[in-house]
Amino acid sequence: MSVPQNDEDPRITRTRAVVHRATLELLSEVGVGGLTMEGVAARAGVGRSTLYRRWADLGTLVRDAVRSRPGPPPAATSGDPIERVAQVLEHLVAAMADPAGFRAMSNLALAAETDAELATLLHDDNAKRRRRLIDAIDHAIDAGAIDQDTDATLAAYALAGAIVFARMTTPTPLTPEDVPALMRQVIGVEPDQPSR
Amino acid sequence: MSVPQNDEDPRITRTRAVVHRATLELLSEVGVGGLTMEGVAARAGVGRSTLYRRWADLGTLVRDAVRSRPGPPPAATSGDPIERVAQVLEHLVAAMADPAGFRAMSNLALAAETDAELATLLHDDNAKRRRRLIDAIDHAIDAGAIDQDTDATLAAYALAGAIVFARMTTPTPLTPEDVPALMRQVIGVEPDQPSR
DNA sequence: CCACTACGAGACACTAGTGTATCATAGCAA
DNA sequence: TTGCTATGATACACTAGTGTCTCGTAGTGG
Repeated sequence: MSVPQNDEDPRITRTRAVVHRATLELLSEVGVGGLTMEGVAARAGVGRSTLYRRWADLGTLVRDAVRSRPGPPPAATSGDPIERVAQVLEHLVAAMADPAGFRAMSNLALAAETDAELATLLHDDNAKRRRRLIDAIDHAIDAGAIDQDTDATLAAYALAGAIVFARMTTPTPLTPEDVPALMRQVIGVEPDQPSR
Repeated sequence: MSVPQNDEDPRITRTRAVVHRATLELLSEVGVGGLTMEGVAARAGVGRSTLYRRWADLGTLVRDAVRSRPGPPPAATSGDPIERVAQVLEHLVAAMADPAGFRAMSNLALAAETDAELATLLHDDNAKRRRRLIDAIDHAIDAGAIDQDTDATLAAYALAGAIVFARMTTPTPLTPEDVPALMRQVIGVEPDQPSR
């Protein structure tokens, strides 16, 4: 779809890359309201004129940077289905443990509140990431590993939500060690063994 | 603790009230990074000098405004325990349906990332609100209405988290109608009847 | 090697907000 | 009524960022 063209001037490619990177970094650090063209230019080590040349305003820049983020890795299709669920959740725990990860998520969710185009982008992206978890749960249902009556979507909201919610509202976010108990509470099973 | 003194000059009382209100409103609208002394003064209909006279900077002002928020209403202690859980969750669904509610929560969580004192305030406040849900779940456990092995804290994270997570990451937040299915998934039971 | 072009630097006028200071006034309490 | 005081308005010098512009230069591809 938006495959970078190989015949493109490498200066343009490089500029886009460093600017996208700087934008996402600053978004995590100073938030949507704190983001400035000047700040992005400085962080990217790029002239202000270059920024204005390619991006009309901050909204455009942020949307473009978000679009540039790599998608989630494809879900594994083999292995113990329960273990697969655990792995996705442990990945989320790790992402929330990183301040940049948590701040990026929160700031983007907030920015989406007032930018419909960004909202669409994020909802699509979030759906892709969420699908890994839902697929893993569906797989566990099909394999008979968890209750056939499980609502995979609601279970995914509850599992992922618990991790995000604890990070947002408490000083003690969930750890990888909490994942088995969480799974037991929400989907009635827990992995037999730690994942490593 | 911080009971307003009755012998206080009513002008001071009024100023504090309108400024706190304006601060919380703007926090929801423009976010932490977008908050300015000037903006708060204008919204509150108060002179800029008055603001600087009583609050040294934005951080102090925000913390003071957060402290002024009313705490959660005390939890009901009677009625069907399952129904009580449902009511708390429906209340959260309603709070998240209000853009100001969702934005306030997210913005404050983000502000807490870089303001340790505010973080303490919020964690205490969040703990109070969360306790209503945990207490309701504990009560249901004691009453034998749900599984004795239920982890009330994790279940509360999962239930509340699902609602917040859906609001944050999808265009289709959970509705009051989703609450029974959510409860069924996480704690294995659902209320017999809608709560009204 | 050379024309092309993306770039950085910097000037420019402008807006918004900061933090301090001064002063007249309106509201309060005795 | 009268003294006290919290307030609003307004001025000030300052900083940060905006959006547009021009120009010299360095990197690119033929």
